[in-house]
Amino acid sequence: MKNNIKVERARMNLTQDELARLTGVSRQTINTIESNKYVPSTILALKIAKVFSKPVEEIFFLTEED
Amino acid sequence: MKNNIKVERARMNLTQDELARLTGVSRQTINTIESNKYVPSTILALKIAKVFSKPVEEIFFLTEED
DNA sequence: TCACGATGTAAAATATGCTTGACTTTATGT
DNA sequence: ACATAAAGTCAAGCATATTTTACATCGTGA
Repeated sequence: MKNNIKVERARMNLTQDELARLTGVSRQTINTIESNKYVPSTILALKIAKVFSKPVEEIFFLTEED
Repeated sequence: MKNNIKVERARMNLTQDELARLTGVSRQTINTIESNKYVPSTILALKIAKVFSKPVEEIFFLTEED
């Protein structure tokens, strides 16, 4: 799975820490998701999408291996 | 988090087992998600939404406690 | 150059997703 | 009543998500 978080953060002018606070997780969680180290839970994906006012599908993308 | 999977399955006339096969997980996984025992990964949520041809947000919903 | 905010990264611990296998329950049809 | 398909559930175990703490790096402004 891939994601667009970095771009969306830039668009909204948010730091990793700010996004973390807005979604109730740690900054490292945002960082590691952003660098594709692991896949977030659906709850977190929904919260992130909500912050960006976009559907989950426009932020997280299935890849071949999924 | 809550979800609509049971209703969507009914709409598409799919058994838990069929949905499990279509999304590459076990039948118990579908069953336990459906009964809100745990929250799926974003990958699985995206796959389920894809099967139902609906956005993730129309199948999975954040609740108060999330 | 120095300080500082933002980001990257790592290790260890805990929580949760997901699997397999097996058994029970609940329709529904014959 | 019986058989069968579908759904519910439980336990054990492995894999992965997420946390905390801590330290390193990078870029920018003073």
